[in-house]
Amino acid sequence: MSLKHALLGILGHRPMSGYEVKQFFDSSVQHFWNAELSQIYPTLKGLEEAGFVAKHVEFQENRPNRKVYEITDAGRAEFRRWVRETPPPAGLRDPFMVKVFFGTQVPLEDLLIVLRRQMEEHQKLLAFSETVLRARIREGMEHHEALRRDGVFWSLTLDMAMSYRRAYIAWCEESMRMLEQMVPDAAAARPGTDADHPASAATA
Amino acid sequence: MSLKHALLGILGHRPMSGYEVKQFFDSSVQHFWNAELSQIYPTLKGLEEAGFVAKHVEFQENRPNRKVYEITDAGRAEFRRWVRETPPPAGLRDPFMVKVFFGTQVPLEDLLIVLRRQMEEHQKLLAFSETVLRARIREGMEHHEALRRDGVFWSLTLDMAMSYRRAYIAWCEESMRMLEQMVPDAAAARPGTDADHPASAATA
DNA sequence: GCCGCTATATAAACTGTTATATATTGGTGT
DNA sequence: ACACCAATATATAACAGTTTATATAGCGGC
Repeated sequence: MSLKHALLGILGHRPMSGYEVKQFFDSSVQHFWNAELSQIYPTLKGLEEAGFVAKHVEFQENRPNRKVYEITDAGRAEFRRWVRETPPPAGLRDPFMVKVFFGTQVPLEDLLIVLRRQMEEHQKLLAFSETVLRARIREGMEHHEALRRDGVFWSLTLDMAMSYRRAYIAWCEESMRMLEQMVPDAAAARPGTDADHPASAATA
Repeated sequence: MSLKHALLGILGHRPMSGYEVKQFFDSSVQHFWNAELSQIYPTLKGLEEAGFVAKHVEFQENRPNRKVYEITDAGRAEFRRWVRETPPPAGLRDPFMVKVFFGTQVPLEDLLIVLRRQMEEHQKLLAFSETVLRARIREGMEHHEALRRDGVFWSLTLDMAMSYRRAYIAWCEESMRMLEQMVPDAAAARPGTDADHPASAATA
């Protein structure tokens, strides 16, 4: 489980409660990893039992106490050990590829439609990375001296996410071109490609 | 779960036992999906209960009977329905990115070493795709008339897997260049690249 | 005779997602 | 003023999905 190690990485930054950890996830790592609170809480507990983090409880009236977790020296050591590990790289594991792989079993038109939608989704996510996420990192670096060094690494991971999206989009385009040659009358699946008949903008 | 649908896709090809399904997985879809036998058997059972596949038992002496599963019309319909679905595209979910993201917390040299190893692993997998997998598809298309159409789609998925690997490799190279500027004395991490290093562009 | 392969599975453990529960603060609507 | 909902903050339960380990049983090779 790398969630353990992702949490050690986050807590290496500063001590946090489970809730804060989740927010950190959502605002920063979300483009290549994510976790739900229901997974974060027990994992923090496990990390504490293993001695990698220390809990200190902040008493609060009228609401549950804040349990703030802080990384220990053992935790830092474990994180560094894990970074040096070399497991086989993560594969793709993409259900969409399953659809394409068995493409002979569905009408070509259907495949062209889902290919186009898939491409559009990736384009949206790419645009989000290019604007919102990029800006978030730049602002963080400009305003907080302490983040200047971190920002370099954050940008690198964002670069990878964007490369992945661009490769995916290019592949969708190429695949659509390829498949359109197999079905000459595929106009329904490419609205806008041939600007003359808007009647068939089958977006339903 | 897309395993269900991957199995429907496979059985759409021809009837198979669980064991054969696993072999199909290993020899064809493995570059973007995989499943263990312990997952395949109960999933086939579930598919049968749902009426998407039909089981017929081949009796065998001295060993467990072969249970051959065949897709039904309902199964084919379900597969086509699933293909038309448009779920949000799969994200990266790559533990290696976690290592880079928290790069400030480990020595730069360590990061350069794992980056290089990661790149090499991807290069190996890319080479495997370029040679073995590509050839396997080409041969299948040449020898079996029935696979000519399938081969087109199989090639497309292989193209995507290769694009992904190439993007990853390029990103590793770029990242290493970037990080080497931050640590002038990183010769240990790039065996063979040295030979010429003028005064250092030390950024410390 | 042990090892690995074919062929079938089950059990246990681990990882991850969705739904639900509690209790307070603060804002929007009416 | 009061009703309602979202957000903050903490979790647990139930379910879904995946991996690893184990069990059985014959057959073929070293």
